Amino acid sequence: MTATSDAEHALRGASLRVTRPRVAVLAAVHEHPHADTDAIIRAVRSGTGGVSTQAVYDVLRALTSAGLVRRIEPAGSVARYEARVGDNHHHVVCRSCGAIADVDCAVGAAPCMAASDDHGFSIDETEVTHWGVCPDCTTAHSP
Amino acid sequence: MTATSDAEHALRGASLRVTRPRVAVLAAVHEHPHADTDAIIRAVRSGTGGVSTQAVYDVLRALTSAGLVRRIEPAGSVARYEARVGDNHHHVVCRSCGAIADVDCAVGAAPCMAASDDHGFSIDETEVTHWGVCPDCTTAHSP
DNA sequence: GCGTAATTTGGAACGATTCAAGATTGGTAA
DNA sequence: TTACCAATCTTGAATCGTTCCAAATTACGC
Repeated sequence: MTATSDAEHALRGASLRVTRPRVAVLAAVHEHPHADTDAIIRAVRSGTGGVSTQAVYDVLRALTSAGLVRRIEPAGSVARYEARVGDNHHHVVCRSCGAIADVDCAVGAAPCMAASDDHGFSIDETEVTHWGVCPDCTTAHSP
Repeated sequence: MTATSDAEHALRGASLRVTRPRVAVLAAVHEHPHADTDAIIRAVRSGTGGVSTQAVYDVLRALTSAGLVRRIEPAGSVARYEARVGDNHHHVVCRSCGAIADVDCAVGAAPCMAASDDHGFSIDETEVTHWGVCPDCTTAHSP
């Protein structure tokens, strides 16, 4: 599979050992954008068989700190992971069903980065989350 | 105290029953901006005596849905509450110590609200979180 | 091929939050 | 004012996602 060799290559590039769980988790994140940990665990298990829960948590943390995946955590939701890293995009979250969609930044490369008063903080990242209701839930609520 | 009567007035204005736990919690949120639930519980107990943990959780939820307080929840942190509602401001969060500071929006009234592609979502709120390191942690790390 | 060190495993622990049932209180109408 | 009803508080326990621990396994570099 291409996904597997891509994952393998990405792991090597990040100086991470190439193990079966890591390849499987990385491939699962690529295949299921915005999946939570439980969904990733299930996806990995259905694909390659026995992988422990802790292995997935640990791999996800390793991949996150290596910058291969990005951890997103909308308020009131569990942690989710996505494979789109490096580009500047944000998210829309459905208040009703929790669905997440990617939103490219409207302003350009570094949106809203300019805080009017940064209180002396050295800001290195700015996160934008749009809250609303997704099309499915909108039609479901007003038939 | 003025804080207490203010809280009482705010509760009545929101058609919420005025109870001792509610007044105490609302006053505590006003006195401690960005406090987490545990800090609020401790503040309330030191002030008015016995209030159950669940009462505080329930009151905070009631106040949040009534719009009297705003719940903020930076990724990797516990829920925090603030009393500044209605104005359009965002937050800077310290990656090191978790400190939170308010940031008025640089763009104006509705910043970054324009998503380039909203995927059909009806967006009603946009949340901006800046991540960085606060002055205290910066000096602590490079003396 | 071998050794070392990282990695995975399985179990258990943890903290924040929520659930359930009963007692109590606040608001309101008589 | 008094009594009523429903909302709210208390007590106690349970749930969920996540992390920690020690032991066994595995992969990588030489």
